[in-house]
Amino acid sequence: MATLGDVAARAGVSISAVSRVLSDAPDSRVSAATRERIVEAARELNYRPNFAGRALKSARTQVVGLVVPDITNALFTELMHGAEDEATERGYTVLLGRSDDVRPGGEVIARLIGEGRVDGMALQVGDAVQPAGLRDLLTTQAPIVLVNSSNPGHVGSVTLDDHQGALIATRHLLELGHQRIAFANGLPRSFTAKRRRTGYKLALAAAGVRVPKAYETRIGYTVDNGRTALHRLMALDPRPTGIVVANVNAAVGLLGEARKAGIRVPDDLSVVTVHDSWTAENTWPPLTAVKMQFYTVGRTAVRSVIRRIETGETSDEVITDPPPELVVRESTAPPR
Amino acid sequence: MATLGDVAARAGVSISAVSRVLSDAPDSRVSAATRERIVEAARELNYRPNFAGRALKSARTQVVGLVVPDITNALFTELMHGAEDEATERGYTVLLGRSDDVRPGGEVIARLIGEGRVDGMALQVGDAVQPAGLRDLLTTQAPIVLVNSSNPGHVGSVTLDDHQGALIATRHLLELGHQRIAFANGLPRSFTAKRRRTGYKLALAAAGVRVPKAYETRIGYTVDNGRTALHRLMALDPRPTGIVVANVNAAVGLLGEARKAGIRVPDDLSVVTVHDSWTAENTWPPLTAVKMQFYTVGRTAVRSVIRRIETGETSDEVITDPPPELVVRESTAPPR
DNA sequence: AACAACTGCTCAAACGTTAGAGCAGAAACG
DNA sequence: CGTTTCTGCTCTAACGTTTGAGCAGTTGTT
Repeated sequence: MATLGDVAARAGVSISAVSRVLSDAPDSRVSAATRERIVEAARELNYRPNFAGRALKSARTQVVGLVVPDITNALFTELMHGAEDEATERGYTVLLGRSDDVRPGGEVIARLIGEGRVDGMALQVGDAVQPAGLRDLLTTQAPIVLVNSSNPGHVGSVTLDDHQGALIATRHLLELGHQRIAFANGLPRSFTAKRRRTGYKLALAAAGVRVPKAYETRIGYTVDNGRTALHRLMALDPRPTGIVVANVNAAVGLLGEARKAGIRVPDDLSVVTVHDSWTAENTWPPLTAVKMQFYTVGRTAVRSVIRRIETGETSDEVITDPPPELVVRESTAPPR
Repeated sequence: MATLGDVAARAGVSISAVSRVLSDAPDSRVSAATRERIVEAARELNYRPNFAGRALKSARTQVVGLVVPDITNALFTELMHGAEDEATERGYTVLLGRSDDVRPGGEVIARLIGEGRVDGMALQVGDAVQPAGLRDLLTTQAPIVLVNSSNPGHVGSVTLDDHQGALIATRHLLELGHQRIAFANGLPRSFTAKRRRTGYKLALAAAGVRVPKAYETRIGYTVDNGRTALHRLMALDPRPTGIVVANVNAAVGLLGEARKAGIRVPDDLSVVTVHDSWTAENTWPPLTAVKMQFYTVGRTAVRSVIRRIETGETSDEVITDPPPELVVRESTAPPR
């Protein structure tokens, strides 16, 4: 690996001159001829600035951490794409972390920030993480932006318009003529679940539709949670004719289980999910979904982290543009 | 952020003493009392070694890069999990890179290695990447291990037992009584496609079954490729009664398209896929699959990279333990 | 008693980079 | 012509860490 010193020797100038030219400092004051020699030498030696040297000197790594609960999840991969694109455009790199069950977030984050591996972080906590464990993390002055959740003593966040998403999904079923509309929701303490809940309720209220309390389950967002929800809801009397599922993974599970139970979708039961992903297209029947803009969340979160790093500004943003978008496929139909 | 100097000042000793104690150097020669003071001071100040300082001095980052073509792919996320687990156990961190269509691998890798951001890399190239573009990368002495492919002037690789996987899948259909067994394969130049192909052919040959040449398509591994394959194969006369799909994503697409075309699986057509993932469980019908051990590939790749970094040894490994494993679900049945 | 060997530390240099200060020589100005 | 200003560089310190060398003081050996 060639260093600045190697380039300097080859071009017959000092290290500082090379540094100034190659990092194009604003007031480099170097003659065109010398500049030319330096650039040429650097090219010949295939010089690349050493990351550690630069980071040590400047106390900046140009890296932002992205910590998500589960990289397997199709939704988070969309988010990651957005984060990567934004970071790349701004000359940053994304370092991906996991905050799964084993290491509930805290340690990873403290390490990444504490060791100076990243300048800041975008952090999506899993639903299983107690906010209490985060309190001390977030009160440090580190540039951390919360994704899809927020915190009382807020530190900056980027969230989706969950309310609107659930509302659109519910309204879709209402417009098809459904009245007995159930809601397979996430865990009660989940930030997004709370917001989707209000959307669902508001849509029903606006239409003057009342449903039994048991029409809402609050089990969780996983495939298995969806399976469980199907059984609970279908055991009710009267049965719902339509279900709004708060998460696409749960919807996939719910749909599979309906199939197994001999419940025909959409003939016997309409299913609409909040979230869209390629997995929703490939179920049978393909899932009607409300596309939430996870890609944009990723972009916005990284932009927000970088702004925080570079200017110190914090903000709480809700992605409303582009808005949640209903994608009608084949899992919904008028009730019979 | 507390530095060694801060800890030293608080404990009333020199920086070197602190460094030796905290990085527990083998021959630190520090009294128990001093050691105690140092550890205590470090704890109080919440000291964490600065990444850049350490990396600069030691010319080691303890980071391995993992570059995969597409982080959205459920298979690669499994691989990533394995890579992460292995890295964590050995005190390394994984830096995830993308080698998608836009930036065909070369630049990313050259940067990560050239700037000293990583000590080595595990690299899975997409099927669309020409091996020629990699030649110069791999001839550098950098510790790069190829994943699911290998290279003539080999630099170290970790691959799955693709041959065996395809063989098991094909044999499953044979054992159910199928004779007209088609194969929806990846692109001709794909390393894995070539190997899966031999497995398929060998299984047929061993059973004394001959099929038309057109029974193999070589379109690719994506969902859409799978859809196309379904149409091509079903246009043949006689129609195949069973299809081995070389990739789970393609299988998902193929299955969906069959559905759309009114072809009943497994009544009219059996489908078995090489690869298993959670997406295969949640199709309808659930896909019979040969589970390939992607998790193990990830682990092994990282272990191999680290070995290369630390001892210089290179190796070409094929994962045979655990072996590919047939998971029978509901997309296969005897022919009618 | 003289010296070696060990113990328990400290000093200082180095990794590659950036950036303020400095310094010759040339050009501009009075 | 003497002074100032500008140009085009170089010198040097610093970021936080590791590590070989060094150095008092103590213990052990002859």
